[in-house]
Amino acid sequence: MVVYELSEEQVNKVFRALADATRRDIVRRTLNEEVRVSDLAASYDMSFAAVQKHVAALEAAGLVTKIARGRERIVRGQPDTIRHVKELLTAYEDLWRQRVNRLDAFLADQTP
Amino acid sequence: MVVYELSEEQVNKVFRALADATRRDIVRRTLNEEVRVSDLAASYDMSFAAVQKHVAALEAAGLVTKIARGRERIVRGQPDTIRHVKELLTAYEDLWRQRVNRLDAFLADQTP
DNA sequence: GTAATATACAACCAAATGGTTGTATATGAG
DNA sequence: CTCATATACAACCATTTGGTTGTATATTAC
Repeated sequence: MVVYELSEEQVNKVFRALADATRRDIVRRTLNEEVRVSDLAASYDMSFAAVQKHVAALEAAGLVTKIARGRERIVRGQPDTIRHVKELLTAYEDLWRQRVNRLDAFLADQTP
Repeated sequence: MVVYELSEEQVNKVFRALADATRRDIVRRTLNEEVRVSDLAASYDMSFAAVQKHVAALEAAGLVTKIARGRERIVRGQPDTIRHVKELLTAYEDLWRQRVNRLDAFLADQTP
């Protein structure tokens, strides 16, 4: 079902990018609507350049893309990357289920 | 379905903790089997203290817990925290779906 | 054409991160 | 009891991160 895997370094970038409340807010907003970089910059109590850096971090992680529209840049959230991360976490949950299943099998074997 | 929410600061810690290949490996191993801190330390090309710090970061994030067994510490992965993160990402995907639905509705309205 | 707007990017700085070594403490083995 | 093992934790250091300001460039408005 997974089309292409994310490299370890890409995974690092994605989680790193999500480890900041401002960047998570940017992801939420850009998934939900078309937003310009300056719309984002107006929303947070920091400089335009700081917001630009946050967007750049998200872009490097594949969580948003920017498209030019005249002098403006439209930032769009990338649901595919979110889905990739969820799939990765699902694989982790499966490891836990394996462990539980082995334990169940062991207990069943112990109590005939 | 969610019992209690993670605070923004907790979410930061969880994503931060997952943004490192060694820590992700520790999470996978501890979800799947019982592992001592020294088992982990033997696996990675870094000092015992460095691995200890990684485990501490994961513990602060709620991704693992440590229980004492004599002088040993058993590290266990916490699937609930993984599930919380997945739910959070699902909420993000829902924002995107809302956007798509609005777009569909608009297009349907435009073509009678 | 000129002025205003939107973005890009470099240089700088404080704080956080991720590693190290060294020392201390608690438990198990013999 | 003594020695080895398992862990904890402090102090230190280089690099990265997350912010700043300042300057440059491209596009739109008038």
